[in-house]
Amino acid sequence: MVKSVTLREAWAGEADCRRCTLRESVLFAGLGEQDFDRIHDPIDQFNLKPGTPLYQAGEVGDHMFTVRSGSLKLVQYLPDGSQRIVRIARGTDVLGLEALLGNAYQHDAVALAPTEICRFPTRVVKMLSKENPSLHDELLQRWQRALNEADAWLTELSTGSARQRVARLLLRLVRDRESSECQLFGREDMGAMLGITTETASRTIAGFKRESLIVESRPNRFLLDIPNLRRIAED
Amino acid sequence: MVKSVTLREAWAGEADCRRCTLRESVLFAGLGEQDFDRIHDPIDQFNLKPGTPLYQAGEVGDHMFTVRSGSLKLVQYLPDGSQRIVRIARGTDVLGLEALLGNAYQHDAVALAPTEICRFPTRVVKMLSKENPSLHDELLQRWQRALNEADAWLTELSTGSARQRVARLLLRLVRDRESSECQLFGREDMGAMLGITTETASRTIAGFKRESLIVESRPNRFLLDIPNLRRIAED
DNA sequence: CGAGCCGTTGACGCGTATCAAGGAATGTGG
DNA sequence: CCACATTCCTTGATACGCGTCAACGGCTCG
Repeated sequence: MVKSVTLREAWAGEADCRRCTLRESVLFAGLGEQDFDRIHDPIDQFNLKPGTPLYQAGEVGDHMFTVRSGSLKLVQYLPDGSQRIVRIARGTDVLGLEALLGNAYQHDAVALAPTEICRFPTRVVKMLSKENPSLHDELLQRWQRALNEADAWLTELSTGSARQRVARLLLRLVRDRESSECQLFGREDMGAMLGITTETASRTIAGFKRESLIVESRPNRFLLDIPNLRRIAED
Repeated sequence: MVKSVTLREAWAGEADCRRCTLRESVLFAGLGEQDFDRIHDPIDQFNLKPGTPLYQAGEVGDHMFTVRSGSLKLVQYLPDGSQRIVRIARGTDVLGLEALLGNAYQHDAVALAPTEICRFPTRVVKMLSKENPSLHDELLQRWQRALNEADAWLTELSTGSARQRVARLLLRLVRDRESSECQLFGREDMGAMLGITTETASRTIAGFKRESLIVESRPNRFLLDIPNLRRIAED
């Protein structure tokens, strides 16, 4: 299940890393040939089935992750046991930045769909970022992006009526996509993202279907009427 | 109103920087005497009256800030004009990290109480952090802390009934404090923090007063019945 | 003293939670 | 291959919490 590759292979694109975040992020760009052989820690690739945890809150890990495809939810729990999804990670996102600081993971990370993951040791990143300013800047940008996401999650997805929240979530799912088609989550997960109950999530989606604001193309895949959803989202 | 000090004065503690975050953060610890004279950008100190903005969303600033005393709200707006407070900055917090990356400020920052601020150019921080790994680590930790705050804000303050949210907010205000006394915000700001209306915030606080869960010691300062508030918060 | 702001309280209606049940889809064991 | 269990989505009935609209009193400030 787990496939290991060396950093050199990754750089060469042999491990299907050509479109990987690390590569796009100029992680390797500033490195010379001689650097690769100094790094023996392997990069692991593996797949997660829906529902499988990648890591759990409180674990002190020494690995970071990139999402190659699929999606995961980052979950936090309240003392009463109820859960809240605070972010979603999708293709090219980086997970586990906190491990870079020696901190425990802050959330449970659980696959929502079949998901491909790359795992690499924090020590590799620490090492490379010391010598490579552009990687370092990229890491800071990642942190900032996560922060922006967190703020937007609060402002857009936890404010207003259930209709507005669901509409905003749907629009968010197709942003930066060529197609207006998107895969939907289970109703329970939708509720945990939006701070509403499973039933309300279901009712709202069912309502959107009846109003033809969304059309089910394939099972649980929907085409969005973006202009009208946007109108609802902003009312 | 604005008082300027040199970095050397700041380091020496002449500018009342002895308890300042920058100092505690070992910002200056790794620097030698000769470094100081290379830095001519002044550090400015000034005060904000309640309601005064420190910066606004969208501005591309080249300054960062530390809060010496008082508090500010970080505000984001929805398309419909309603606002949501996504974080609060208090003593020793750092504001404007995003300026370090050349990004625009992500929020409006507005003083909630009389507030003392230190302002310094990002270029000083950039310069110092290059040569000073401990400052660099500290900056990363700051980012991570902001992220944790953002997540907690969502999980604790935007989930559950109005009673629970208000109770959690109150408890949060006295955490890491010796006393169980705290200054309260205007009802409108409380609402914007918790995702509830001004009236509901007012009613809930008034209710807590009647139940003696909080006691008004001075105008708008309250002593908290922490155990019982905690019970409400976790129900 | 009047104007304005803010906190409080009341009445009412709507939106969502809650409890409950039925149906579709998927997987399991005989 | 077909009962059966399980899970998830959907829908209904009901209750309640909160939003909304409105009014009033205390406070500060010009």
